[in-house]
Amino acid sequence: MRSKGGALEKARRREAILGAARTVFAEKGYHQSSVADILSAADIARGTFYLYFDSKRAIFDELLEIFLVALQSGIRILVPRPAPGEPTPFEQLRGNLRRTMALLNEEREMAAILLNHAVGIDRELDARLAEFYDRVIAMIERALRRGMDMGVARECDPHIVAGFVLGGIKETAHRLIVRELDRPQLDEVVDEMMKTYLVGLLTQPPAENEAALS
Amino acid sequence: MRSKGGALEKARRREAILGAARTVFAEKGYHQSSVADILSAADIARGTFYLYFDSKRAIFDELLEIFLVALQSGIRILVPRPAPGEPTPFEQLRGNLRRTMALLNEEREMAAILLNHAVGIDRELDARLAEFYDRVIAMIERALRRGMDMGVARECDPHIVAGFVLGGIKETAHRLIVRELDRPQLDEVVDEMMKTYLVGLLTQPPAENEAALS
Amino acid sequence: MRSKGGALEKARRREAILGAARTVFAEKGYHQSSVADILSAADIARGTFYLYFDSKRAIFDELLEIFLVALQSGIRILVPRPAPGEPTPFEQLRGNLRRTMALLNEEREMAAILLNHAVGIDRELDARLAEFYDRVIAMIERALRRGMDMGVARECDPHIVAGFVLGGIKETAHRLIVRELDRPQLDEVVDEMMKTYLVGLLTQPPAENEAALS
Amino acid sequence: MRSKGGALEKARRREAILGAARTVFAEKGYHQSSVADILSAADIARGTFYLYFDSKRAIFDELLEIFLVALQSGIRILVPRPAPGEPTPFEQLRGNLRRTMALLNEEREMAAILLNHAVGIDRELDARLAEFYDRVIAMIERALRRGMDMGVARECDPHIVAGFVLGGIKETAHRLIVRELDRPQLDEVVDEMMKTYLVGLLTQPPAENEAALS
DNA sequence: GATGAATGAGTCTTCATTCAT
DNA sequence: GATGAATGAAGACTCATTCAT
Repeated sequence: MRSKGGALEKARRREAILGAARTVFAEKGYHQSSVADILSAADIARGTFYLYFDSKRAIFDELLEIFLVALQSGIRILVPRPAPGEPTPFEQLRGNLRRTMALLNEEREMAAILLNHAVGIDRELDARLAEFYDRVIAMIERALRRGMDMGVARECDPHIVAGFVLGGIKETAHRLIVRELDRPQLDEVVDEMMKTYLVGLLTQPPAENEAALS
Repeated sequence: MRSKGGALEKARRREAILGAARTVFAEKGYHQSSVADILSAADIARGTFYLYFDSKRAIFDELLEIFLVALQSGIRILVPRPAPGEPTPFEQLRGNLRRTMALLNEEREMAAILLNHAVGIDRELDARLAEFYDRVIAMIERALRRGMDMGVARECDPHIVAGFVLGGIKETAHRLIVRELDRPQLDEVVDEMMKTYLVGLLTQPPAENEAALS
Repeated sequence: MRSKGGALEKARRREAILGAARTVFAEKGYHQSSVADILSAADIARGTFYLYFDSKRAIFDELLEIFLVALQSGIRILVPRPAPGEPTPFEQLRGNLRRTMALLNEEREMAAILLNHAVGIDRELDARLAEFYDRVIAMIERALRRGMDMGVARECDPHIVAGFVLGGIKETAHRLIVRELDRPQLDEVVDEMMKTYLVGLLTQPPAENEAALS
Repeated sequence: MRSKGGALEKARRREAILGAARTVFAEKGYHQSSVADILSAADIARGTFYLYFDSKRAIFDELLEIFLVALQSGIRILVPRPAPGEPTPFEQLRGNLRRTMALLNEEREMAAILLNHAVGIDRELDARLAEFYDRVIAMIERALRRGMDMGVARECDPHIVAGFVLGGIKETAHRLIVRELDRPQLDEVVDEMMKTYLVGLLTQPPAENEAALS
């Protein structure tokens, strides 16, 4: 009983330190944040910190890892031909975007850490982020290929295009959520994103404009 | 003569140190790079560095500033109704994208610094970057508004959409140039980008697909 | 108990570092002393020093400040008409001089720091010393004015004369205590000082000599 | 001719650099002054400085040395029984004090350097100053001994008393000339000094007061 | 488990002096 | 002789991590 209570207690404490670190890192970034900052935010002693985490770097990694997993779990592979009553591919896509933006919005601190403070810390972390984004890219790319196979999407370089989409999401989240430039309804932003990437920005008929493109 | 030669020599030395710093920063990032790294890359003594630059931070700022100015100068405001024989707005847009991607590609080190290592260093630098990107956003937004006024662009939230475009550029440059994931012809990437943002990803007629969007 | 012991321990450690710094500064002066010198004298690590003091300058200031306060506290304002059984003004004066010389003598290191090494370090410190000496001057001056009012002291410029007295004390302490030129009984030096400043150096009757002065 | 002109020119330049250094050192002290400060004050190039002086320390030493010699030359050994028409010992003493104070007053910068900035720089310089002051002490002491031999001065420890006199001079010069606390006629200060040290501060008859001293 | 005092490697920056032109 | 660019030794300070209590 005591050990179980202790374990619970221990988990709670860990959680508290993680939360404190998240706030500190989100506020000042990784290098500007000292272990002392986390200590006072968590109201614990120096030694206690190292009882729960191996290093400043380790707690940062863990914070990021948890968030990347959460983000990942909100992004579902599109089912191209859903059973009747199930969401269409477009609806599934919209769901992915909405869940992603919603999570970033709910966890504004983690959004700041992911999109700003975790960038360029060192090669290892860059690699971890690259891996995550590559996975996202691969999912978008796969959906695009499916769309092309089904004749719904036009011929394109799906890998390149996936980068446009990912970039649009990251930049938008950074501007709207991290920098809080304005706070429109995120659902509307998602709709705008879908329209932009799916039908583009030109009016109908695009054909004549398209001619102008070449 | 001597003084002029000296001045030239001095400018050259400065340039050399800037170049060494650029390589070092691009390779290891700001925090991982020590002044000693720059010293040995430039093959100069400690004191010499401080003869030309005030601090490690100052040389980083200068490197970035020069590059931002160069990038900026490659992005021209679109002329909506050019004289005959002049580039059309679409061609102007393509020019902006090509110049930007080309500069990033030629200055791969600076691209890495701008897109990766300069992110999240501290509030001041974040603010400088935000200022730059906000200016780019404003230019894209303005072009979109013009397009809407002229009936060429569909109704949209031009500020939000500008973020999609900027994000697409940044992510693509990061992936293709900084990470060197693959090195397609950049002009083709630019074309793909124009097509994606202008006419979207769906096949014609989009109308029925668009219906699917709502 | 542990925390109290810790606090005591901490105070002791602080004291030890102060003592080491005092020895180092007294030996080599402020600029010749490095933090490393203090470190090895106190046998502590670099970081430990900064755990207790903000900077090399701060510990020097503190050392000096403590000593100035101690000196100050040994200098009492003269009571012109003491109750019977209380020390006469002359005895009070002698007491001030004795306490001052005794403290300087007991704290030979601090005497060296005050009278030699703290001089001319920078404007701020010069100002602090000036403030202290001005206070002493003011006390001497006040006693002189009282003496003049009471008809015991001859007419003079008390501010100027106070400078003679202070100078005599400083120079004597510097020579006897800091430079250790010889170590007479300090009490005898004090008596000599009182005689010199009170009745002068000429034999009786001074009148004829005094004539020679004009 | 040219070489002589060159030599003159060279001497003039040396002089100019010495003057610039004097101003700089007087203003900021030895450690706060950089060679660069002297350079810009003298309007010469870095290398030129080392053409005329061996080091920052050397120029400081030279400045001080010149001044100590000048001070020394103004202090004459007292002639106890001057020929008729020649100044009496008291007049000679007054002359010494006046010349000393006058020189310090005319060379306020050097006074600041001697009395403030040259103190505690390092052992070597301290030794040089000590030597100078010891010589002054010896002269005062000798005069006192003569006075005692002649029955003019009361019995005292002349070495100790000489320190009182030297200290009075130094402190007074520091306060009046370096700190410029007030600028009385220096001749009056000298008279006050003579009166104080010769006949003391008590009114006549001192006998009864003297009693109070014991 | 918790604490916080102690550690010392790591870095930036200054500045007197040298030396090639 | 004059110049000023280059040098590099020296020194202060920070902060993540350890460990005795």
